[in-house]
Amino acid sequence: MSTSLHYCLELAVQNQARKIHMRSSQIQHICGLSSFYCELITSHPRYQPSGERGNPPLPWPLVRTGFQDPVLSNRVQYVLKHDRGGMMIRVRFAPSPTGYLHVGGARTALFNWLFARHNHGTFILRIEDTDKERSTDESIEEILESMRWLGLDWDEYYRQTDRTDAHLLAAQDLMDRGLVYESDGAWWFRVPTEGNTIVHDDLLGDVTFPNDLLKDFVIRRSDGSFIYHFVVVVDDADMEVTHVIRGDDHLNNTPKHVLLFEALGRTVPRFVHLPMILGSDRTRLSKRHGDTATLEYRDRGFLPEAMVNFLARLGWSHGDAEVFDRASLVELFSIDEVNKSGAIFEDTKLMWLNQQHMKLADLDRLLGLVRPMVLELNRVTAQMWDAVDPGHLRTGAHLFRDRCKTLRDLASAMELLFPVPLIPEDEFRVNATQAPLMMSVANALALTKPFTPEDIEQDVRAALEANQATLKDVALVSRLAVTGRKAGPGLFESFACVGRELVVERLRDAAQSVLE
RNA sequence: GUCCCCAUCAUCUAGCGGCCUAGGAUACCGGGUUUUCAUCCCGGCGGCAGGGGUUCAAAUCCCCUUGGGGACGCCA
Repeated sequence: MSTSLHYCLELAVQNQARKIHMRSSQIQHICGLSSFYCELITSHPRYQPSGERGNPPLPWPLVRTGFQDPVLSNRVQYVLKHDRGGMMIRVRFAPSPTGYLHVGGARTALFNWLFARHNHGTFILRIEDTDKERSTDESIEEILESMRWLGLDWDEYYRQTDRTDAHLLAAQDLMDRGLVYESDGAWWFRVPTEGNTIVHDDLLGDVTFPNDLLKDFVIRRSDGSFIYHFVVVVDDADMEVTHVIRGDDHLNNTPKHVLLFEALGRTVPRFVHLPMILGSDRTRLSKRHGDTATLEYRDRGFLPEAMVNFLARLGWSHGDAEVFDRASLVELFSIDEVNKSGAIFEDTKLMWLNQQHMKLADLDRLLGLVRPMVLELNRVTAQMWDAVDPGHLRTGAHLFRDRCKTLRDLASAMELLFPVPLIPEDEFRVNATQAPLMMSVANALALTKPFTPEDIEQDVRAALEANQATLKDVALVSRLAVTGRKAGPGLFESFACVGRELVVERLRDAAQSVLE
């Protein structure tokens, strides 16, 4: 297998990063290389147990030396030829700005980004805006915003329309060399009528396309503008893209691209065609499936790291692990662990992941994200928010986040910490025996000091005992009166977090309505 | 229609010939913990699309069938 050496070296480097030193016999076992080359790898200074993270990725120069050796097997030669030893990895994400960035596109962007970051390579963002009819600046902004939200930072940025000169030059070159002809005003690329074009795909393996099935195709319209297939190749070549990672809806276009790379005399990049993300009806994701815009998920209260985690797990996996932060994703990501079959986008697991990441998140950051959402509910004002002790807010966020799937849930839960009328989730009535009990509890709490869960519990129980009552008699109504909810964090913790003033007031109000 | 890709629980997946009576996660259903809810813990439900080979041995390799997806533009 051509990927064996590749796999072996990647594994070796991963293990090196984890400070696990693979012995040459293990490497030999994995990739079947002769012990001579395995020794060569392991004796290289870069491949040492003491190696730090962030070292240049592979001991390629050494392996290249072995290329001279006639005993090296064909498959190793193949790998060496295509991996272009030591070359900096460059990948690109190339969306067309004809609408929002949907989650499928976001996943493609993420895989490119992870691949680049994992390999200390370069991540290029290239806007394919050659379709003047459908491209809009708003779309570009939305795409950039989506990527910023997900934290997919790019190292280089291009707009395809800025590269017309380069396209012209390349096209003219093909024309001059007779590889392109003009007909009806358009420029056609001549496809060989015989032979096969093979696409070397790092995920799918080699895919063969008979050339006679490919027809000559237009690279330049009669109005002088260029066709996607042409510009994508010229751009990838000029930008020295080493790996084209994209959706497998492009697989059938790839032989055209390979032919163009060859015609232009440029190096053909490696390809990785990712399986598509499907909607619940198993068809390719589209607007019709609703909620496919990446930013929708931000607005619905998902954490970007949860989204990234979820998207990464759609097609990629690492053993049984489920929850990944950004850093471990970068560290662990590998094309070898990408799945070949398409995945359905279903957000139940995203909900759970979001909850996991909310539990992991810094409380102050959480509050910063939740604040605008609370204000959006139009009951709590910015002044009210700022007037509440940050410690209370933190406690609230801490108490409620275990019970929330999204930041929206958290926002609505946190409303009860503010002096606004509660909207009880269930109608409740305080009865004649409960009212005086609640009043005495309220009176006791008015004097509780400090207002901590422990002291609150003590005083509440004492007040109830004095009236020959138990907590059970008033727990539910009190909870409803103070929090508006039937369920929630521990009663005393809830009280402490709501604060003395509001608790006493809400208890008295509830009791009062009956006593009158 | 032609070409291409894919195929393990409802969903995301592990599995690269023996460790598989197929493992994990979500969802769902029980139980425990909790004054409640959630978290957490324990348990349950549930799958190798079908048929042929190859092999001592197949979820795993090969072929066929079926199913799903995608591509067949002077769109990207």
